[in-house]
Amino acid sequence: MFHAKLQSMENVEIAERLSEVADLLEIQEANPFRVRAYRNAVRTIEGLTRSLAEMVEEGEDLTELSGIGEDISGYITEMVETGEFQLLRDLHDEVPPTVADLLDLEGIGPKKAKKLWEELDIETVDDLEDALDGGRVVELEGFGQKTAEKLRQAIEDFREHRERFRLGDADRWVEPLLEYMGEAPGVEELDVAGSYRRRKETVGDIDLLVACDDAGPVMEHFTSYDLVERVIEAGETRGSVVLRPGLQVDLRILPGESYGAALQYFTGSLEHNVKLRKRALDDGLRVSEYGVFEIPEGVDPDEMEPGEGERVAGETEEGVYEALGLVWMPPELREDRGEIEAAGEDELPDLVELSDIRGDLQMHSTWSDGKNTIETMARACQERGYEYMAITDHSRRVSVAGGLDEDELEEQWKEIDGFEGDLDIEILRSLEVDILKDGSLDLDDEHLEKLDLVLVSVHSYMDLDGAEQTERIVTAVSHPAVHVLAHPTGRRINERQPYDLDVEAVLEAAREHDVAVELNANPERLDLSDRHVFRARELGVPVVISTDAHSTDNLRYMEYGVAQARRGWLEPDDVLNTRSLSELKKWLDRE
DNA sequence: GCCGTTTTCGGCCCGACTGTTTTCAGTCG
Repeated sequence: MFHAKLQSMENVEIAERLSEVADLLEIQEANPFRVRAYRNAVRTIEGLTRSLAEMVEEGEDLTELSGIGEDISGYITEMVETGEFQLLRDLHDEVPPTVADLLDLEGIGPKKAKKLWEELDIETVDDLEDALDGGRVVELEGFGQKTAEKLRQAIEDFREHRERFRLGDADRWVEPLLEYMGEAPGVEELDVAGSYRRRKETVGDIDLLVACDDAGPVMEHFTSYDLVERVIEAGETRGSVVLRPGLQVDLRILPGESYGAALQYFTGSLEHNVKLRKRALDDGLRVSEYGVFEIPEGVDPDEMEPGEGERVAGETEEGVYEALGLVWMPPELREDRGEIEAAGEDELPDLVELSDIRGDLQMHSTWSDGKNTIETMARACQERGYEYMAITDHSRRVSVAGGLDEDELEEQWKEIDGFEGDLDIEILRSLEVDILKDGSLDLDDEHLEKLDLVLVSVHSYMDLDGAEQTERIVTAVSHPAVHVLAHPTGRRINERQPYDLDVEAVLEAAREHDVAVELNANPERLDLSDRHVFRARELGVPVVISTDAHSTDNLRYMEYGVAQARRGWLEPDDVLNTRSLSELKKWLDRE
């Protein structure tokens, strides 16, 4: 059984406080490596699938987590046990906490924030706006008219658009942009790098790379794109614009001989690159976006000019990794989650691909809230080359979506019987059965037994406290008829937080009861997250990648689900719907 | 502040652009 936990403090709160320490220390001009140490710890915590509070309660040694040493381990324990964080309190006595908010403005770093605060008594974004209106900012040393104008824009952006773009939304702007940039004069290579290439669930901006000999006309072409709202900067090799929906695009133009190194560098992640470069330095190599260079004997790498030293790689990404003694790795893995070590041992996972997917196991029809009939959905699935599919309309309780009761479900089966013979795809009788408040299911046992596939999920009482919500879902997963837990955390990216839920306990329960967890491929959900998918794989819990399509068009979401699965290191065998129909049926029958 | 089969001390990734600095600091990615 799982333990109801006394979670005095969530990981996210601990991470936020440590992050605030980093900001405040930076404003105080503390040792930059000390600042980075706090940020590294924050990153580690954000990636955890387990609760720190629980780890503290169970007496685990937090210093075994990377980036967390004696000091920060002590601070975490202090926060968990007392709810207090004395270091942060002390810092607040020295720097008002709101001064750190200024760092969120584009163009304001720690030095400028400090100066604004110390010399003009500016503590908040509102203060800064007043000071700009009063003409006081331009009089500061290091600030001028241009800076003042940029700060006004930064304040506007800060208030208007603070969120990252969901990958699916970014795609709508990136695809036409790529088409347009492909028409620029002399373009030899063109790619999007950055988190977009890593297929991260959200992207902050778009990093565009171009290889060509003459940069000028390409930059000109870029800044004259129809959808550009404003140009932030346009240098010889680097430019930045904001597109009308508020999406920033950075363009980098390079010669072909450096293109692979640039693609590697700008794909990131930052953490991946830091580790890679450190590893290179140990081997006497220096990596930059221009290539991999040998550091000459007796030369201090810090004294080297950009591009100095003998170039040993740079034209291709494969070559860059090879020069560092590594095999090329898929962008989705480049998060410094062990991929560099795995590449060094040639033990990278053989990641699942879209072409491995043999069926889609969650979709809706006009029987509940879908836009298309079952037959239309089935034909669309068949066109995608699937062997099987599941029709998973809502159950009765989800009345706003027109959920089905037992009688309607039987009617639905008759409809499927009517045309199934004309199609070359297996239609699994299924239902997205609502999990009721107490963890029981919204369909009687007789009908649950008759279903080929039982999907369960939460659509109500999303704000239960963690212990109750966890127990509810664990109860549902424990029902012997259940096969798949759908959209397990209920989050909607940029819109709704996940339920307060002990995901680890749910995954453990899924393993115990031979239940698979869904990776909902809808780009607004992508639920589970890459971290939790990774954890499911570690625990040996099968993952189902499903689109939750409400129309034939939504079936294309499978691509996003597969990308997220790859970010979670899934191989084809980890994914239930890569199996053949007969293998899938065996699993469903628990043979 | 963290970390270590080259180190328990001395490192910690690297380069472009902008503005106001007359030689480079600050910010960003």
